[in-house]
Amino acid sequence: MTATDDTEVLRSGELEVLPEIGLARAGGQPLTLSVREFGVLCALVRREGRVVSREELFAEVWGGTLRPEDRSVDVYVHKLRVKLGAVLPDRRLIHTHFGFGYRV
Amino acid sequence: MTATDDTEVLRSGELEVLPEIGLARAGGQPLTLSVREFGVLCALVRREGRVVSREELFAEVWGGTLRPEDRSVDVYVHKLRVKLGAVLPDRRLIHTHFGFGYRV
DNA sequence: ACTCCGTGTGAAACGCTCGTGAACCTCCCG
DNA sequence: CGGGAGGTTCACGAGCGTTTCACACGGAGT
Repeated sequence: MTATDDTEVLRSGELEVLPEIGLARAGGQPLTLSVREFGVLCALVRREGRVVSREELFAEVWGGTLRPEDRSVDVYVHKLRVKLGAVLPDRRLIHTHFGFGYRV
Repeated sequence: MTATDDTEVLRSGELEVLPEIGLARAGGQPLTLSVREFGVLCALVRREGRVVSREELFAEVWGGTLRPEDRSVDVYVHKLRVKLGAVLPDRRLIHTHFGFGYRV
């Protein structure tokens, strides 16, 4: 463990995200995430308890504006759910708000 | 958390509505509402303590004028009551004013 | 008590959003 | 140059939301 322990830690229930070093844990277990996956998770955990629109998620993780037919956000939420489900089964950590967006 | 956390919050008793991000809470618990359901709840909470006619609710949520035989508002008030009742049982948060409309 | 009319409630039909798997592309690294 | 990991796009199916209908319920006035 390094001496500089001032790394920002975001928490939401069983989720921990350390944005600066690119690490995320679920139930204490480290997750192996790609850059996009990590970005989406990070953006969601940062807004714990709030509904985040696809537009906002896309703007933060990808940058720019989301084209209407672009399903990238959905796809990466799905990839995240698969990886989270492998660690914490029978739990849906990312909630869908139909017509609005996602929430952790 | 981002610095811009100035999301408008409407409150009415145990109800919280955050119009900008499409989230509503009852007794602190987030509700999973559809677009219409959210619109109706939002319109009612905005007018807390007042009786709101179906025409006014329809105009705000659906847009346009309510046809005499249209029961959409009634149906969605019912759907809201079901979802609110699941979170806060034995409580009727949306009151009916016979011949006039609804009130929270 | 009867009747009218407004409201509560369940369900069918339909359209649209979202979930999901897979193909395709790109880039990086060996 | 070849292989693999990650990113992007596509297509199809499942599921949810919206609308509408039909009937049950209940309050108000006679």
